[in-house]
Amino acid sequence: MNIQHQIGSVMSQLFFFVDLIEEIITQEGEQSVVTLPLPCPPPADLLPQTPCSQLPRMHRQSSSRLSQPVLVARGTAHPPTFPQSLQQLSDSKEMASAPPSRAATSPASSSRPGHGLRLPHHRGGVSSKNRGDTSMLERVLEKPRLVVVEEPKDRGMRFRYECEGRSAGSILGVSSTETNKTQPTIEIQGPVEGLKRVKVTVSLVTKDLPHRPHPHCLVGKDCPLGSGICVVTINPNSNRRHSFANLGIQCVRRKELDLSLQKRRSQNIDPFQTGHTKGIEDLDMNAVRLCFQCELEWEDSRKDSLSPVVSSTIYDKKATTTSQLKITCLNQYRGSCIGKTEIYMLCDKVQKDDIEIIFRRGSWKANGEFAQTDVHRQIAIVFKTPPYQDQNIGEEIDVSVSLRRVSDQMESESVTFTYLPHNPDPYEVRRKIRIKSDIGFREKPCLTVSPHTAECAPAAEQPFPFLQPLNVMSSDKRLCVAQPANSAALADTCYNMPQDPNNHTHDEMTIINQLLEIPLLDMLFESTIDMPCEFDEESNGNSTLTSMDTNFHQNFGSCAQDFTQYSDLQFNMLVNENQNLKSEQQENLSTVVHVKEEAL
DNA sequence: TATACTTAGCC
DNA sequence: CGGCTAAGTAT
Repeated sequence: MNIQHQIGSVMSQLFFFVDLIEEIITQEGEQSVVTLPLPCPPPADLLPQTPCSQLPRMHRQSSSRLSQPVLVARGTAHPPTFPQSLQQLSDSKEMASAPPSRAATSPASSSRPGHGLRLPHHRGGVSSKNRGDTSMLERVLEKPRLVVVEEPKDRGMRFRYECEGRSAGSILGVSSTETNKTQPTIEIQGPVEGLKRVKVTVSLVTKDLPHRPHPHCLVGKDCPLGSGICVVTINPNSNRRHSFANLGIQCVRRKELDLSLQKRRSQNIDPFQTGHTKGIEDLDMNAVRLCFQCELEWEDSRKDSLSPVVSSTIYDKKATTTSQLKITCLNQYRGSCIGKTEIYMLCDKVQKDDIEIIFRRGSWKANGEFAQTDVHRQIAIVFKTPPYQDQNIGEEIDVSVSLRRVSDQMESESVTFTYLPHNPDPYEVRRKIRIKSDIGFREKPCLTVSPHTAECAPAAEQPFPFLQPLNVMSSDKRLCVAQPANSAALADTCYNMPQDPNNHTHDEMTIINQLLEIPLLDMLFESTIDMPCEFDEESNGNSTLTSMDTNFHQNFGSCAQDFTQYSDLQFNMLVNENQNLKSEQQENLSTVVHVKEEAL
């Protein structure tokens, strides 16, 4: 941080307060001339290079009550005889000593001549309120102003390297749409009679104050080759506006950064007189602003220039640090109001140390839970849902989920996530188990199920419920599988998988439900147990599998037809669900897996 | 030295 | 444009 920078920032704050005081005094109808000493003689605006001339004028202007960013012309401090000559403007001594000829009607315009802030005498006749309005009006009207009427789109395009050739694209206007393209546009406002032409020089400056020249280049129609700046001349009497079509941003490589800045200096482009600043390490290469410098040329060949005006910030679309955030999809959009549902989110590139996932509804807000290590290669985040504020919701609640970059609070568009009421038996497994135990499944082994399949309907409404671990009906799991007397036992094992049951999709659950109903599975498990376990994991499975294959047909031949009703997926899933079972069961099951793979 | 991320540039 | 990536840089 160089000292000039600091002085500049202090001074701008001082100016702000001076403005504030001025306004207060004006409004209270202060009756005497007030002279506030300034810590540093304010420069004649056109006398360059004194520390004070580096004051960011933007700050002063921000105290104006105008909604548009209006830059007051340098030389505002002069009596508003118009147009003024350059010489007149630059004659600071004259300015300082000249009595404010129109002070009574133009207090603000003469409020900062010389070394003190002079507020004019005010005597009755004009109410303080009116006077304030007049002052503002005159402050605004006395000179032409350059105003950005269409700001550039902040993330419209990516900066292109010179080596990428071609046009480097063209900056669009912020209100540009697919069908109605706009460009950044400026307008010369205020009195223009007697103005011959206006030369506007556009260059790139840094995003932050003080706006230093930026090494990146402007390229396009009105940018002389290799200049990196854009120059247009307009006649405000015929057209006050100018749109910059075909204005692209060409980025320079880091190594050529110094060279580029040097070039800019040789072009005399340093709109805010920031001088030769060496420390460029902190330069943000992903963000620039357009800076418009305006030179007025009057009919009588006198020249005059306005304070530079900067646009809003343009960010490089490609840069991860500034790019638009986007959620591509989640693997599931529903989960328990208890929270802790594991979600996989795919998104555009993020920085793992600068990103959060926000759940919102009304005034409620909570963050998705994840560690930096849960951000996968910048484009996916595995996180857990936060618990909803109300754990006892009676119905589904939609909340919005969005990505937010911590550093600049930029947010993605949101997606909707639905919190589901806490339901300990969402698939009515327990109920089924109860019913089936009552009926006595084995008595009607071929009774299928259509009515029960229909019972899956509630599940359809809750495709991603949270399953609380069911009470293990039999503490001996082996018993459950070894003696799957009915599908209820199987159901039990399914629902006690160590993996997060939320990962079941609706389809999977439907299938499980269906499988629960078919007698085939009972047979399968019974047969499996009888089967000699010839499969050896160490050995090449092929030969054993062949025998298993045979075995399979022997054991299941009669059922083969029924079996084919169930797809690989369905079967596979069923088997996989049971793979977590231990010891010989597991071996048996893995055998079955291979049998299935070979046989089906 | 491995991994994560950025830069510069290619297609 | 925008996806992709080798090379470079940072951690």
